[in-house]
Amino acid sequence: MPHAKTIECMPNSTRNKLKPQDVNASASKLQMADIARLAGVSTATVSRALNKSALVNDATRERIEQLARSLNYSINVGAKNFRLGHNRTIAVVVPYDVATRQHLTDPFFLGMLGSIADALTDRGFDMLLSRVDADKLDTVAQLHDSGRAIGIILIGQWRHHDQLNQLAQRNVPVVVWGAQLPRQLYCTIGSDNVAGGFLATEHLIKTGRKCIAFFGDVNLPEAAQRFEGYLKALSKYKIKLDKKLCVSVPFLAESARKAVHDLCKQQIHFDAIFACSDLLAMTAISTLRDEHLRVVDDVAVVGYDDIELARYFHPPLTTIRQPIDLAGRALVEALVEILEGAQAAPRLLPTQLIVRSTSGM
Amino acid sequence: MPHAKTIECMPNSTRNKLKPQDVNASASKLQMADIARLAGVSTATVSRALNKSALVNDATRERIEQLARSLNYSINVGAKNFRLGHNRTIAVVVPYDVATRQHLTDPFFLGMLGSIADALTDRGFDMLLSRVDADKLDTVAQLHDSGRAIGIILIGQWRHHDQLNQLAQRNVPVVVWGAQLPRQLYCTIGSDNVAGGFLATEHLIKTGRKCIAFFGDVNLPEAAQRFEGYLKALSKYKIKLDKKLCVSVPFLAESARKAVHDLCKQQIHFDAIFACSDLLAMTAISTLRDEHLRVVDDVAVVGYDDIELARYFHPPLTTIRQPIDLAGRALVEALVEILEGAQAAPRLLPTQLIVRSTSGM
DNA sequence: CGCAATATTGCAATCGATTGCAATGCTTGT
DNA sequence: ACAAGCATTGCAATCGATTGCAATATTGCG
Repeated sequence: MPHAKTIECMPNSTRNKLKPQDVNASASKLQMADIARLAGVSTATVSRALNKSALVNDATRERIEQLARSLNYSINVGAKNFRLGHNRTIAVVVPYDVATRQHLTDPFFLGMLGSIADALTDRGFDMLLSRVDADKLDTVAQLHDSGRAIGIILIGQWRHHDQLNQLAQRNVPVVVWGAQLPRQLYCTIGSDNVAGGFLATEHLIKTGRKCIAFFGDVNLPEAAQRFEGYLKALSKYKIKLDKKLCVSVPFLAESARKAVHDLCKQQIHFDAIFACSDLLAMTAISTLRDEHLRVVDDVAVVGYDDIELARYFHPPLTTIRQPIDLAGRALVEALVEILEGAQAAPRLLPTQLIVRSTSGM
Repeated sequence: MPHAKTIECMPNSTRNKLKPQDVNASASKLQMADIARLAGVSTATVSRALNKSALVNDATRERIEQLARSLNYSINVGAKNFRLGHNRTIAVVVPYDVATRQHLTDPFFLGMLGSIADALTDRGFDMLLSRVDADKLDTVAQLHDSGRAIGIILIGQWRHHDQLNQLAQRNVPVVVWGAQLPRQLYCTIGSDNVAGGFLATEHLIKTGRKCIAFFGDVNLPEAAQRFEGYLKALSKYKIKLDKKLCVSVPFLAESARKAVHDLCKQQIHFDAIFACSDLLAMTAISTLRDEHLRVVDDVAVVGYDDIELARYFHPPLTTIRQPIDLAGRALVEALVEILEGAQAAPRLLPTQLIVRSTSGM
């Protein structure tokens, strides 16, 4: 009676093969059973052959491999993962602000993406890139709950500390690129923002600047910590904070332009700018020129990130380097630890002052 | 008698719940059967409820949804897709050169990634980002054959015209960002490189330049076509081509530096550069300064891409804009057409000369 | 109150691969 | 020539959800 069943199955599977998707109307997908039939063996043998099990005869394996290759057959990963309960997909999430519908443009973030992509590829993970509404971070959890991804890398914590804590409490394997914050339950990897802010500011002070403007969005933890470093440096060198010099600008090129114009219009004196990203710094420099202020002579500028273009800018940009290549690997390593059940400790990557020309010699 | 079976099922499902993955040793994943048991209904009902079928009682649906929400249960997408034969995953492939193990750094490519990510998100596709060895493009086909992705977007055709044709012949749904070539079986979306090259060169000629250097890797179709535009402009204005001015440089910042140095060292006279990317243009400008050549006065420069930083560069960069936001949408639209069985026509997106300062006023 | 029509729910097959166990064939020793 | 042992192969259950069909509950109407 297995025969009867087999006979039933054949037209049945044929029927099914025609309907699955009208999307791909032409040739419905090859499956293991097809290979098995053509090779005159069972699917079990095909499965073992293609998975290089020692249980199949070398000649058989060779024949099956040949056949599969010639028909461009690959094991259906969906079915395989389903059966095995496996999954090597990591979701990389870039929150976006639904209000501004802001696109992904900052070279640093984009570079981070590249770095993570490389690190994941090296470890044999698949990378699912997701943009999610920054206000609906719980959809991030769904990526995990639904088994779409086994772990999540979030680029930028923005203002969502609490939601991230909730994620961690729900045991969603997640690693965040961002700042270390008090009472944080999730794992962050980030550069040492306080040190970076301090380095930048101290450097400006040491080269004789007194009125140092700060450009950055202090609503974001990373920028806030850079600001903290800025304050630390001021206080160490006994320079009084001038709040009018601290401008909260989002990480958008245009906003730096506006910030510089505003300072000038209000005739606030400043002889240096510490900007929270190279993009902001470069934009600021460009705007300073429009305002007929000489970079270095009138105003020194230090950026943050050290994107590739920083060194080719004119004048070459003094900046704080974030080790972007390390970043991808560190994020992935931490996530793997978490996936293995360990508790990954937050990690601060070293920042480094790269002195070029925008801060004097 | 369903009772007896139910009782059997419980320890069974419990047993299963413990083994699937030691990776996530804590709480093995919730599944539909768990929800069903807790709600006192069958999995069929849970499935229908969570999929908003009209076949379930509103009260029941509400109860089940509540339960699922409170337990953070999401339908297992893998199993669902498997059963349904569905899949909304598009693979975005960025080939990399295994020799240089080159990272993803060019802002334009990165920007393209962002643009595609947005376009795919808008259409409800998942985006699988893959880096593959440029010499093993057939692994790209596997992404499709194995059902991992239903379609593929390839960024950059590099030197792989033939392999791409093979892909298309195998009926792999693929769209390529790149140049249109003769006898091409696959669909490309790209900017009008010939027109772009022509615009850039003509502009330089019209502003009085005679010795225009070309920087770009003519082994790549896109750059080759820009070069073609360059030649067209020269010939239109009866300027003789000087081969010494045509430098084949890969799309790497460092290579532009070297190219400029070389020209100077060989004392080849040039009064303009048309570079095949903004990154190259900016690097070239920076190097010109090192060589004590004045940008604009001695050498005018036109770039290609119009990345965001181009306008904030100093001097603001004259360049050819590639409509990057359009690009993502166009690629996705074309791929969708192909997936629906249509034959997507290659598409040339318009390029535009953006005159700023590096080419004189 | 009884029966038909309708609204809900459950049963069980199914998607494509993997794998424990049983079955078969072949080799070898005696 | 036969049994034991090993090498291959096949059978059939299984992963977690979906869905056609059957079964049951509810409602409406005469």
